[in-house]
Amino acid sequence: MPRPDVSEERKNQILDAATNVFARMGLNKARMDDIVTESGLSKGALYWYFKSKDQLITAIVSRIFERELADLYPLLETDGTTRERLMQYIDHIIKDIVNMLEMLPISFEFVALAFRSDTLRTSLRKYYHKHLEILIPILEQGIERGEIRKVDPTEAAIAIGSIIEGTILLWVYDPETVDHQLHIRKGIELLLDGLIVKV
Amino acid sequence: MPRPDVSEERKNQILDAATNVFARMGLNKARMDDIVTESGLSKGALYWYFKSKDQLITAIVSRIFERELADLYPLLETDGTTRERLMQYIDHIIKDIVNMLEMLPISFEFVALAFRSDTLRTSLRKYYHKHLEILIPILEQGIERGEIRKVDPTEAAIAIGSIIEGTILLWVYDPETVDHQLHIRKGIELLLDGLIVKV
DNA sequence: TATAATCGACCGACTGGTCGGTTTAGTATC
DNA sequence: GATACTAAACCGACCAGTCGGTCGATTATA
Repeated sequence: MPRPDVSEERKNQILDAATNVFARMGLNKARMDDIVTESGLSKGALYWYFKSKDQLITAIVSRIFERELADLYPLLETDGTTRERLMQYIDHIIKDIVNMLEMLPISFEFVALAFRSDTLRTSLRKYYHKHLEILIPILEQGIERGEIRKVDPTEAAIAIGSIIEGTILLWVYDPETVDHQLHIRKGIELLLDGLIVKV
Repeated sequence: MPRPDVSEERKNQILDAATNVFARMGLNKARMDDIVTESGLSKGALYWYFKSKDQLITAIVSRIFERELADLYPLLETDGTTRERLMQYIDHIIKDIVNMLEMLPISFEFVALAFRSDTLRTSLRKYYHKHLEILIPILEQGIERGEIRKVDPTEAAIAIGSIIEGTILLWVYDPETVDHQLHIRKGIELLLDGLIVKV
């Protein structure tokens, strides 16, 4: 009987440790030795599974996106009014954000890295497109049903996405004034209802 | 007779060089010697004016914000309808963004750094508040005039800000699908008009 | 069935290059 | 003679990655 394959378990053990260390110290200040310590393994084991710090970072990003995307699909099959469906989407996203708050510092490092790494940029784009693939059909259905004005669904989806991402950014700027949960929701509601008075 | 004071000029010369190098290589990969070369000065001169790499980074951020904030005030005194005033604001912001596109990679590094630096976080917050100080009065006036629905002006201002910042983020994710100029404008228009059909 | 050979997984001391920052010695300008 | 530098050598902490080696389990051999 062959030895049980622990490689997946080990990889995750290392990625968990690396994620914690990176989140705590930042991508650059984090030392491979810190990750070694945190993982409870040895430097040899770390380099057995990941051949460089860069590769470790890439693997972390991939794992995050895989996880996020996995439980995004149910959102395609929600029901209710368009407003309700959009709000279910928002609730889901907010839950994700809250779960990943401690990763926020490194996620901006990832964005910065994306400028210089094709691999990373591709991951980001894929992630972003999956969101569009959820939002656009909801909006299209809303337009068909006459619940939503005849706007360009892609433009509207980008507007929704930008409110989510932008609110988080503003929250980083000033967590005292901005509450990510509240202001994402409020922002979307304002977008739905509009600011201008209708006569 | 004292020698003419060139220290402001020199500082700017160094900051210009540093900004270019940082934007090109990223904050961490950029070497002090690269900045020395780019500036056309010597290492001695660099360290004469800035005593560390960190201080150089801080100085760059401060200079960016000072410049941005300086020509923001005219926006307090625009006129026209609320929609027009908001669109003048947007035009101004878009102009700033286009001017600073090459800085975008490092600005995300700055945001990431802000999580670990009080100085930086304070700068960001100050910058963000200056924008609120422009937007909120415009919105309040709009509400008074009856052009804008009776919404919370702060919440609306955050929504506007989030569309701007968020669209830029999405543009980083996928520059092929997202056009920062177009989609910021479209996003704001959608926010003004609303998505939901009014009866 | 004892034993030798093999192998995948793992260990951790060590290395070699890198890079912020310093120092030194000298120069031009006021 | 003080200020504002230049040029270049230098220091030394730091750290990603390496490498020789170990160990327990499996497999081949006698």
